[in-house]
Parts: sequence; structure tokens; C-alpha cells
Amino acid sequence: MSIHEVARRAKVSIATVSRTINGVSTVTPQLSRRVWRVIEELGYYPNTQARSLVSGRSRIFGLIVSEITNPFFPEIIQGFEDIAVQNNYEILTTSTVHDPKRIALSVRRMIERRVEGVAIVTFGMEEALFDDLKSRKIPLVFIDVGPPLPRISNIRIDYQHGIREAVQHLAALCHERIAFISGPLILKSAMARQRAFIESMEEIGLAVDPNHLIEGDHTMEGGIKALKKILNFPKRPTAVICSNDMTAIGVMRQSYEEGVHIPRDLSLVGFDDIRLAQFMIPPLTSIKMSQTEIARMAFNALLSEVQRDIPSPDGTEYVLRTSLVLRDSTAMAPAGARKKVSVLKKSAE
Amino acid sequence: MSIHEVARRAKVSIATVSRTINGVSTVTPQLSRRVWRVIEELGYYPNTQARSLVSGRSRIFGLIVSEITNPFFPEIIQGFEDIAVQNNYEILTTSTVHDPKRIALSVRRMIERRVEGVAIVTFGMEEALFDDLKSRKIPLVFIDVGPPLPRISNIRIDYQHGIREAVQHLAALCHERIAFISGPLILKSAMARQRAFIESMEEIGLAVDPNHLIEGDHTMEGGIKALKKILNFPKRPTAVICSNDMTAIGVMRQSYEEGVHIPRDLSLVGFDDIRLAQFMIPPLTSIKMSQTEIARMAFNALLSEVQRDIPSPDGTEYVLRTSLVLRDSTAMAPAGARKKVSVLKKSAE
DNA sequence: ATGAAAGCGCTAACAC
DNA sequence: GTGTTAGCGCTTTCAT
Repeated sequence: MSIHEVARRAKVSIATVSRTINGVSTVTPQLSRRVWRVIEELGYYPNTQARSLVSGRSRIFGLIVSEITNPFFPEIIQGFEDIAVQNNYEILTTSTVHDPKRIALSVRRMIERRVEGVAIVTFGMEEALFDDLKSRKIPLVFIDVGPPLPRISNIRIDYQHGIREAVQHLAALCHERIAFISGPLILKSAMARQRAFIESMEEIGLAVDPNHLIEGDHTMEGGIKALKKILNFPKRPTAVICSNDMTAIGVMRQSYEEGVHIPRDLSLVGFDDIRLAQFMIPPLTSIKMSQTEIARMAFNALLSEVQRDIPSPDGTEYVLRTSLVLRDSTAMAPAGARKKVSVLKKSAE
Repeated sequence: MSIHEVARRAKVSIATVSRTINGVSTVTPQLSRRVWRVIEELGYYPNTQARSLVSGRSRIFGLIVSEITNPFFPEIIQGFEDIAVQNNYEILTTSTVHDPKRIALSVRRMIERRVEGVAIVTFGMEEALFDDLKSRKIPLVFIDVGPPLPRISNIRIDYQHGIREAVQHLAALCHERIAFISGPLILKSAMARQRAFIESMEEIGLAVDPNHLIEGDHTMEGGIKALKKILNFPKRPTAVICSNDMTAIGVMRQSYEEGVHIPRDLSLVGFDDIRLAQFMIPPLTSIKMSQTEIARMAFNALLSEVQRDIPSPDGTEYVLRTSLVLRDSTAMAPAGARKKVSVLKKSAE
């Protein structure tokens, strides 16, 4: 069943049917009604493939995420889908599972389906893999990747803000030996978070023991491994900040295993503030990076780029701020670990 | 850049280019090489829209899930994508968020994109909403929905097996008052799980207190509410089985809040065995329903239906078995709650 | 205001 | 073995 069938039954030309569907104003109300009636009767839905073939616009945006099974991403996907639906866009989601081959394949799939734009939520992985997209002048939006370029927008995350809050919060609780479990340092974003941690520590006059910078991998298993390492240090940290919540969940899990009580023996701060964080035991204090906001910004970046006739000269930069959400996984540092002069005083001098 | 451009540069007809791309054997190796070289040089990717328009095959499968933010589903989506990619299919995923309007919209989006088949992983919600798909004779695969029909496959979940194991496990630990927190009972699958629980209890000679059948909603919040109710019962259950893991996580969370220790004061069993279950505190004993298997079965059901010339007369039924995975959230019933004669003996009589 | 017809990028049937 | 050509279902001129 095609537009011809509708035209035949409504006794009009296919052009009129097309105009009716697309709300072209010139169609007589009377004809329009007749056409719509037939459309309803038939349950006719236009063929999107044909439409995009002729219009040159697919109304599809691609969405590339690193790992759909990491709870951080589904929230972004849902947010993206919600706005896409409102704007009559379809969304082609692919999960790279951190595999360069899969990324290349994703890119290929996107191009073959002629997406109008792609949101790349892999937090700085192998930017070169997206060159194919760039050279085709397809609008792109990255998270946290370099300065924006023509047709390429960037959502910059203000890690510093939330991480500084976390460090200061811990300092106020008299923690001095604070460890940081990073993500894989090949990721620009993981690097940026670690740097923000170091700067926040220095800013407040706290020493960063290089041993206390542990490279994790943003998974629960990584958190487990990292905690094992930490517990073996001669001078154990009294608090740990993780580069994402999954890592923190792993840390919690292993702490339970080892009889380390959170927050009594160890204070813990996560990053991302995924929904799950508040349901952990104890509820996890975390640095919020709104997934809904990211989705919204990414979609709008793409949409506005597509709607523009001339591409923005330098792309657009959006900024998302992070901030600490206090829950129950942090507490005063164990008495034995505190110095006479509290850190707060020191920093107030 | 189209097939014409390739043809022009390779000095052949577009038909030859098409044949080359599609591996039609008649093309001379020499010409084939020439064409491929131009394709590489140009970075040419065929336009999928045009291809499906003419071939009448979109190579897209739809995947409708209830809630992408529930960790159960991303695993299915990932599994589905993995096989889809291997088979050169694209996947159009939509999340219904339990909203009938969204379901209807999903269906419409699927039809407009001319998907070749749809996997419906909503566990028995509002089957009628998919009538539009059915009437168009689009191959469908449901989870746990009625007997299969022509072009409609069904993956039946053998809830009984896993749930019986759980009940017997608890009984062996001398639990007698076992509660069940169900999902929303409008869902066929939630109903089926509850029924399996009741049958398993009866089978073993344990009474089911109707008060101990609590209707939840498959969310963490639902688990929290349900536990509050349970703690108010005059005769508290000593064990709880949940209709899914998210509910169980809510229960754990609220138990912590109320000072109820799991498993000492309350044994807990989840359902689904999502990856997260093993990272809970304590690690959650759960009834496994393999998400990867579901994805695999669903995809293959669709694929085999599409590849068949004549539709299978009655669709196909697949069966997935569930089974208990023991971890640390269950323990012996508190001494005070046990009767003199143990249940095990009773059932052995 | 409506219809006829061209053409989007591709495949496949048909010629040669 | 290769080229020519007729559509696939639609939008959009260009006539009328």
C-alpha cells in the first residue's frame, strides 16, 4: 500500500495526497478531509525511506555511547529519545563496548543510514575514528573533546566545580589522605577528572600521594581491584573519590568483603550520580553530572546545526556544571588519622 | 556522491558497480578490482534508503523494551545489537516507559521505517497495542505472551523452575513465612511469576498468607514501599522473594534504613539476576533469566521468520529456563521463627 | 488549487 | 559479462 493507493481511493493525484500529508496550505479543506479519511481507513503510513530519499533528509540522528550496560548511559539514551520523539527524529543508537573496530563499524552504519548528525558520548575515545563523519561534514557533538570546530559542537563538563566541592567536603571532615581512583587514562575525560582532583587538593593545601592516584577502568571490577590495592598501602587513605559511580559500587562491594565499614573506616565519593547511587548501602555521596542535561544539550546542538543554513563558523560550546550531592557514604576521618591542626584551619591561614 | 559517480570514475555502468558491491559473481575480477578501488578512494558507502526502497527490505528490526533505564534491558539491547551487527541488520530501539501512548508511537515509528520484524520485550503489556504490526503481517516475537501464531513467535519463560528452586532453598533454611513482592499484576509475566511462587509453596506444603503477596511495580521505590508494609505485619515473614532484582535492591536499601539485617533478620531472593546483583551488599541471591539468551532467541526468531518464504503455520515457541543463583542474601531462618518439625521433614513425609 | 512528470540512489529484468 | 532501463514511494517543480 502506497501513496498511489490512497490517491486512487480518494480520487486525487498523488501530489495532492503528498501535499495533504505535509500540510501544504494550498489544498482545499474539502479535498484534505477526503484524503485524510482514506488515509485513516487504510491505516496508511508514508514510507520514510522514500521520503528521505527524495528530500535528502533522513530525520535520523546517531547516538554513539561507550557501553549501554553501564547505567550511566541508558539515562542519556532515554533523554535523547524523548526529545527526538518530540522533534520527529529517529535515533540510531550504537554501543561501542570500547572496541575501536566497533566504533568504526558504528560510524559506517551511521553513514550508510545517512544520519543527519551524530552525538558521540564516549568521553574522548579515539577521536580519529570519527574522521569519516567529519569529512562528510555531518554535524557532530562531542562530550569533552577539544575546542569546537565548524559543524562540531562540544559539551564541556566543568569537572572542577563538583570535584572541588567533594575535596573540600572531605577536608572539612578532617580527611587528609584522600585517594582518587581514575578511569582509564586514555580517556580525555578521565584525565580531566584526575587533574581536577589534583588541583583541588593542591588548592586547599593537601598533599597528593602519587600512590593514591590509582588508575581504574570505570567498572565495578575495577573498583574492587583498586580497593584491594588501597588496603595494602602502609598509610591507608581515609577517603576515596572515584571517577565514576560504577567504580564506587565496586569499592563498596569489596569493602564489605574486607570488613571495611563505609563511611566509618573509609569515606567514599562517587562521580556521575547515577540513579542507583541513592539506593546503595549506604547511599552514595556522588558528584552529579546530569545525564538528562547532557542528552538535551547534545540533541539541541545537533538540531540547531541541522536547521542552520550556513554552518556555525566555529561550532558551539556548551558547558555542563557538576556538583556534589551529599548522602551517607562520607563521615569524619577516624580520630587516629587526624593531625592536631585541622586542615580547615590550615587552609584558612 | 552516488553510485553514478563511482560508475563514471571506474568507467563502467552503474549496474556493474551495483553488482560489484553485492558480490554478483558474473563481474570480471579485473573490473571488480577497478570498481573497488574507486569505491575506496571515494569512501563511497551505498545509500541504505535507496537500497531498501528498491529491494523492499529495510534490514531493520525493531526492539521495543519497557524501560531502558532498568538495568535488565540494556543487556538485552546489547545482546540484540551484537547479533544484529553480525547479520548486517540495523536495530531501532524504543523504550515505552510503560506509557500506552509511547507504545502506540513506537509502533508507528517502526511501521514508518518499514522494519522487517519487531521484538517486543515488555513482558505482556497491552498486547492489543501491537495490532497494527500484526495486521501488516510483520514478524513479531513476544516474551511470555500467549500461544504463538502465524508470523508471531513467543519466548516462553519457565518461571516455575527457578522459583521452585528458590522456595525450596528457603524452605531448607527453615523459612516458613515467605513473602512475595510481585510486579504490576497487569503484566502477564508478573502474574506468572506470582503464580509460580504460590504453586511452589503449595507443592512443598507451605501456607501462603495472602497478606504476604504484595503487589510491587518492579522498581526500587516499589521495593522500598513493599518492605515497609512487610515490617508492619504482626507476623513478619522471615524471607522475601522479589519479582525482579530492582525490587530486591529497594528492599535491601530500606532494610538498611530500618536496621533490618540481610540475611540475618531477613532472607532475600531477587529475580532476573542482573549483573548488578552480585555487587550488592550482601551479594544478592537471585533467579537467573539470561538476558543474552533472550536477545539471541528473539533475534533468531525474527531472522528465521524473515528468511522463510512461507510463514511458519503457527509461529514458533522458544523456551527459556530460569534457575537459582546462590549468593549471600539468604540464611537460616531466625531460631524463634522455626517450628519444632522442620518443613523439610514435613515435605519428606 | 490541482495534476503530470521528473528524479532521489539504487536493484534487477532484460537485452546484447 | 556488461549496459540499458524500468521502477521502488515519495517530494517538488512546472504547467494549467
